[in-house]
Amino acid sequence: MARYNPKEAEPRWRRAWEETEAFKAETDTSKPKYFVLEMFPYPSGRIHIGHVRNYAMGDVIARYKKAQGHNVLHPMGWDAFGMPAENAAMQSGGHPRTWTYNNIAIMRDQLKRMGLAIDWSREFATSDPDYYVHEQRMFLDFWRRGFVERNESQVNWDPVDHTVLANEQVIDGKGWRSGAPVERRTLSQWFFKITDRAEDLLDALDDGRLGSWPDNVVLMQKNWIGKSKGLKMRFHAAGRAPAGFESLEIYTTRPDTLYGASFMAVSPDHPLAAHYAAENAELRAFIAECQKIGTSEEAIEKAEKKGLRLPIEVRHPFVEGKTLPVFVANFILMQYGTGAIFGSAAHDQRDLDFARKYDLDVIPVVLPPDADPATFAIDQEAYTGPGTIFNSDFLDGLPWEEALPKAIARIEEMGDGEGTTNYRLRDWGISRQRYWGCPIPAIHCTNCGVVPVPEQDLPITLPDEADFSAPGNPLDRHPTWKYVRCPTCDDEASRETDTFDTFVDSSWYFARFAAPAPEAPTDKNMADYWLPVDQYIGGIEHAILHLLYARYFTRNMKECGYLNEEEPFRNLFTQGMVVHETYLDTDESKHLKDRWLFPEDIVKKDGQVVHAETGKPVTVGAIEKMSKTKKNVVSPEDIADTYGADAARWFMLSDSPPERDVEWSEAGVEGAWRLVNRIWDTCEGAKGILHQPHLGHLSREMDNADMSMRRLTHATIDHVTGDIESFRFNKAIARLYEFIATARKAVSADTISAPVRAETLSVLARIVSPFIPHIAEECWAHLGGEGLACNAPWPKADKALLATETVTLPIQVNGKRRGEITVPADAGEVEVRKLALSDDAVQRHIEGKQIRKLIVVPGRIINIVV
RNA sequence: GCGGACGUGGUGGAAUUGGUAUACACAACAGACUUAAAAUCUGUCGGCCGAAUGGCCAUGCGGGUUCAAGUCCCGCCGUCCGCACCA
Repeated sequence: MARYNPKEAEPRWRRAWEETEAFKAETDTSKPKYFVLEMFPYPSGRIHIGHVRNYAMGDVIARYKKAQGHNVLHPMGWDAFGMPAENAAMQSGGHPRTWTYNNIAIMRDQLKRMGLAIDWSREFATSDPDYYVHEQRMFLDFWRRGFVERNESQVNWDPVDHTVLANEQVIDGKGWRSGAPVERRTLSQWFFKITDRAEDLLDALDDGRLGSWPDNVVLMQKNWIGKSKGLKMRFHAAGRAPAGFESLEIYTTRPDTLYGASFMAVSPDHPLAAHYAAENAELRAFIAECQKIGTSEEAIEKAEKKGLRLPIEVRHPFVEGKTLPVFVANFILMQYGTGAIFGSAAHDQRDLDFARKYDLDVIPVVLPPDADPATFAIDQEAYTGPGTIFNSDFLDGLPWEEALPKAIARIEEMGDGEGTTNYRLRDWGISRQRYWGCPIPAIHCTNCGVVPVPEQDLPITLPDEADFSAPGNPLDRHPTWKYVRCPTCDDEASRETDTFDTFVDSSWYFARFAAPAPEAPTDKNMADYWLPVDQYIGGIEHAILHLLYARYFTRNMKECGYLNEEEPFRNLFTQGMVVHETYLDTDESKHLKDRWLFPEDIVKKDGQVVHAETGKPVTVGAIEKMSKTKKNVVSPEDIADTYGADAARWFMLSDSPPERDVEWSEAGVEGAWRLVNRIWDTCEGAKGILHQPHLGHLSREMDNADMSMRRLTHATIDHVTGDIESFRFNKAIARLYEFIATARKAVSADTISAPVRAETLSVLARIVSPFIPHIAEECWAHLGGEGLACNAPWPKADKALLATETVTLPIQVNGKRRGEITVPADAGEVEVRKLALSDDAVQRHIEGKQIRKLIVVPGRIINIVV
């Protein structure tokens, strides 16, 4: 038998697809459309196994939908702006553009070798001026319509490198390059007013505007938007207060616990803190310490809770004569609410920790159900559950949910506050102080303020010459680029040197794929046909930010008339990540970023992990998602070179459920390779079988071997179709293994008739095609199938062959399996009972005992309780 | 710290969604073919007891609900993702 040679066959079929433009998407309204999109990759350098998993999944869907008769759009492009290009330029002296486009060339080639059913004619990179000119145009549109504003926000500042750091670049409060403790700086930046759409973004998660989205993603988005109903209220200063601070506004979601208030706390960034800091060195030092934590919410919340008391007290709103101390506390976020809270120590864990530390009162006011008010006490654990209010005067005895509106109403009557709706979601800061991004089309003029770049001057492109030798923004220090005339008054002015957050680029790429137009972001008619994306596929790590931003941006685009859709992604599938051990050089004098090692740099022997070249021991780090930064990447090329793209694809999709993370291991790839060969082996002897008119002779009265083969064939079609529809590729593959094993035996032993053989093999070639398209083409052509396998229709299951005549029921005695009976599928319960009780094994276990209960679950199980 | 998930043989995992736990695959072992190896094929394969029909135990740990729990509930432990300037 001639062995299948993927090295020769795979490129041949890829050429055939390319020459016939098999995957080119034409806008054809007579056919149902299907838009499959995987999140496009960042061109980090090389494709890794995680990418293959992602794109193989989308490819199965794309090919399957095409076989089902859909007009499929399956495009590919590059999320090409971003920091790594600039870091690479700084490190090795090249230009970010060169680095990026070289990477794209390599990765495009790697992806093409995987045999993906992609319409490459629609490819673009977000760093192409042809793409980002439209982004700049839309930004001007959004600005005009009031979706954009300038505001202050805080950034991590590296005082040595004089540069803004990403949260990722702040390690233990220090800059990753300089090692200097970071500081917070306040900059004036651009924002998209996403909070204006918070309500709609939230509502759409529930009202059917989304199709099928994973529950956990919907929940994460809801929590992220964080709608809360609460009370914004003012506490009045007790005694003299500095001018402007006679009252302090706080936000709370728990006004029902107002009687439990024992202190008030403001953020270190609160104006009140700043006021006292001017004359208090200790406070200045405390605020400086807080600011060294960095800007990430994670770092702030993980830090030990600390505070400093201010020389001011406030009056309790309800309790005459009671005053509360006011603290500056490091866990209060300025961005949330009003940057100030009242501490309800008994019913909030953070407040309790703080109160215990500074010896403040802990007054329980919510009594858990069944607790005794006389003895109920709080020790180290706050009570945050439901209950009845006590110790609270006019609220006493009310369930807490009734106390909430009552407390709010009282404060409103007193004129000290009002019930409000608050969102955790903050406006989207889109300014980045970097070169390798889309320039923000704005001009700063001393006379006219900030003015938009006139539309005819777009695109604002990046200057080719720039200095990447030092940290900081090369656009800002560029000798000429930013100096321009003001478009309004023609006086000397300067360009905005911030570029867009790369999330802006990825917030509308799907629309550009669907409906590219030369002079506008989209061609409206094409967009109407192709959008929304029918199936979006990507990593769970994007569950919140990217997806939320894209949903927001799409709403803006709709309002500007570029689209008719507000929800870009109809159905979403979030696949698990491919994770791998990380390896670190043990030399701790190096910066962390320079210590990561590639898996191929290390060897494992005798339970020791050492460097492949130097033999020095290596520290094994956490198992994390594959990323260029931590170098824990594995390239698919070795597998593809050895076994072919089909085996690599099959292997990536087999075994693990798509939504679950997988720890990368090559063990098992040979099984995929063996399978590819078995398929060829099964088809090889049947050359041209589909040319012969056998198929007409299939009938339902055939001998047993024929019938059981046909039953399996049609059951396989049925299952695999369902498994693909519901993203259970691993299960589809398990089914296919069984089908192929049986088909192969039947064909080689010649136990089935020619028409059944033809049917079996015809189904085989077509049903494996979405998974392993090259060998499918090879077999299809060999069998004499018409045209290309990728254009062949998906097989249909004959329902009549799916029904079974008998069913085997397990029999349990007291919940333990003791026997089984085989009965006709339509057997009645009485008959089943009789048969079950007369079974020998069952008899042994019920002998001499009284039957208390007999449960028959039709078609499932029988349980006898004795 | 907060939010979201996950945990089943030596390994990846399946279990019709409360109804036969371990399908399918990998690895391992044994055998066939071969001068030999590779490749291929066949068989065994959760643990313990037993010659065997069989029995007991086992789905991270501890409880609970149920005729019946991997699946539902409560409490732990561990791992992963996100936390707004990584993409």
